[in-house]
Amino acid sequence: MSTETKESLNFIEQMIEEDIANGKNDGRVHTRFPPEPNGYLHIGHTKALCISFETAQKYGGKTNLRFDDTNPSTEETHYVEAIKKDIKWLGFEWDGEARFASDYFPQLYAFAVDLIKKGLAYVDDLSPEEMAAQKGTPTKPGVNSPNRDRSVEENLDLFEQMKKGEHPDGSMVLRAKIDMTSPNMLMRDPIMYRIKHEKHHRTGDEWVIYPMYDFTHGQSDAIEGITHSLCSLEFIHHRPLYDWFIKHLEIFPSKQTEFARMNVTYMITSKRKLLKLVQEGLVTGWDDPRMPTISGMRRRGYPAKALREFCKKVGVARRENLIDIKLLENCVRQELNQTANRMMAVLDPVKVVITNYPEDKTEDLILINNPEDESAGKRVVPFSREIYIERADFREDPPSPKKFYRLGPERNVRLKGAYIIRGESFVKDENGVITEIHATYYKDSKSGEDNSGVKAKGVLHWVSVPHAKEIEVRNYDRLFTDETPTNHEGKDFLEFFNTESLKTITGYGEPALTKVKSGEQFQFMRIGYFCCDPDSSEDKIVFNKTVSLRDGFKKKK
RNA sequence: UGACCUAUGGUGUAAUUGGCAACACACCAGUUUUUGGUUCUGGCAUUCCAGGUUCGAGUCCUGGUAGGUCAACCA
Repeated sequence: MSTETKESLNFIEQMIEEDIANGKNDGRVHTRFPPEPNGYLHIGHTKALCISFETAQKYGGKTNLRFDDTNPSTEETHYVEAIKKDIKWLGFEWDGEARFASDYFPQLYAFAVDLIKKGLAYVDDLSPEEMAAQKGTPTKPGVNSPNRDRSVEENLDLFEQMKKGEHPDGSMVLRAKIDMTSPNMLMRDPIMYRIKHEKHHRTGDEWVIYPMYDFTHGQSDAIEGITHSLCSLEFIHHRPLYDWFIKHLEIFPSKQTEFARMNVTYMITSKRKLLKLVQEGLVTGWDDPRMPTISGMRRRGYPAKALREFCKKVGVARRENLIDIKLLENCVRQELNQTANRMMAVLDPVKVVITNYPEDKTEDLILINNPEDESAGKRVVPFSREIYIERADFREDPPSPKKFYRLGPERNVRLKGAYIIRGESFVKDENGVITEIHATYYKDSKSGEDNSGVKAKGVLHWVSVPHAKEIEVRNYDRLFTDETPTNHEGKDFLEFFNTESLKTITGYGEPALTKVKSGEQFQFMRIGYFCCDPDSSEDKIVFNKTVSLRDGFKKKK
């Protein structure tokens, strides 16, 4: 008898298993991911990506990548490339070639003609203002357009004229004839096609009329044989319309299911607002390591695996949610703890002179690269008479001496992988700032061959002064000072922009840090995880702080 | 003054579909450790409210309450 706990299914998986059990679509599962190429993918898309790709994968199905490119005003090809790159980086493979809704423009046009012929669509040349006025409000029904009962012939003719470019932008639209009194605003004769004399990123000048989202999405799903069209909750009101078009066009009945989008503290997921950060120069670009975009998180050093694990832990449901960013950071640490090699770097240095260590001596010490992964091997780290340690690792007069394990006068401390040293004295400048610490070492306390009998509670990281390499370190903090910067009525989210979100400093690293490639990740011992930035050059290696280590000392303070 | 969606610890998801409210994160207290990291242990809930059905309700019924979404020729 096995007592293994049964994995619980989320509501989408439950639905799919039911569909499969009922033999629906011959048990086929085919999902799709439909980004609009008008911006970069962000943390919210990561969840959508995981749901669509992983759910299909779980049931032996496929996932299409389809760009929803029906609005030439905002869409650009370079976004297409960035989106593809992000999806691949996350580790997802779409079925066949990437598809485009614009590939279906001819078919969509034919669908529209079909509906006109069925008396279910009409051309309306009311002004946008008049149309809005007639639409009513959520609590007040709309009224019919005077053009609602044009003859099929006239509609066919006018629609053809629209297509041929005989009418200016905004002068007329094609609408579905549904119900102006519906409590669902989207069913009040929604617009199917509008005129836009604009160049499309793929079809160029071929079209001057473009279908709206609602007249594109469901049909595209149907054309591709998508069985389960998974989207976020805000499309829930679109579902009746999605079904209406499929029903009246008599095409493959794809089924839309909605889930709650993910919100993460201190992050925003509005493409428009992210674009604003980029345009106003508050960040260096869509891939600024502070951005909640996939490209930003990649550059920051968040592993793809950690992002997927995060989504898994977040789960899927239909209620509003706000995930603590600490969960994401936990996933990142957990992954990096296993994979990132350890290095020593001192980011706020103060010099220590070991007065009883020979002046011209250098020792090559051997340190383990990753205690969590033996196969990561070892490396050589030079040790000498003068070293850097962190300023915070020395206290002239610790406030609570019993809880302070670090260096101070008459205090012993272990230098990681090297010797135990004892603080003796220190030098201050005219401002009272410590400029140099003097210490002595215990000769027979060398790491691995310690028979000194000396005890040291604390262990410090260090870098040998003559061997130290300068590195640029970009320390990042949250992009906003508020958990939900977009949730304050009457306040612009930019009021919560954290002007201290980037602090660039110069630190010293051990020599091995100079042979590092862009994208490589390390744990700087006792500090955090860092990722080599593409801005690095031969004479200046740049590191992005991915996330700090958990700090038990800080907490107790 | 409408329609639709949702309500389970601080946060997010579970609960074999009516049978002892579980897991993760966070937080707190310890343990281990040549990283104050990692590991390990323990602590942390009147399931929105009020009635009802039942031997038994987070789950079913009735009535409330609260939050979210919808009025772009955006997706």
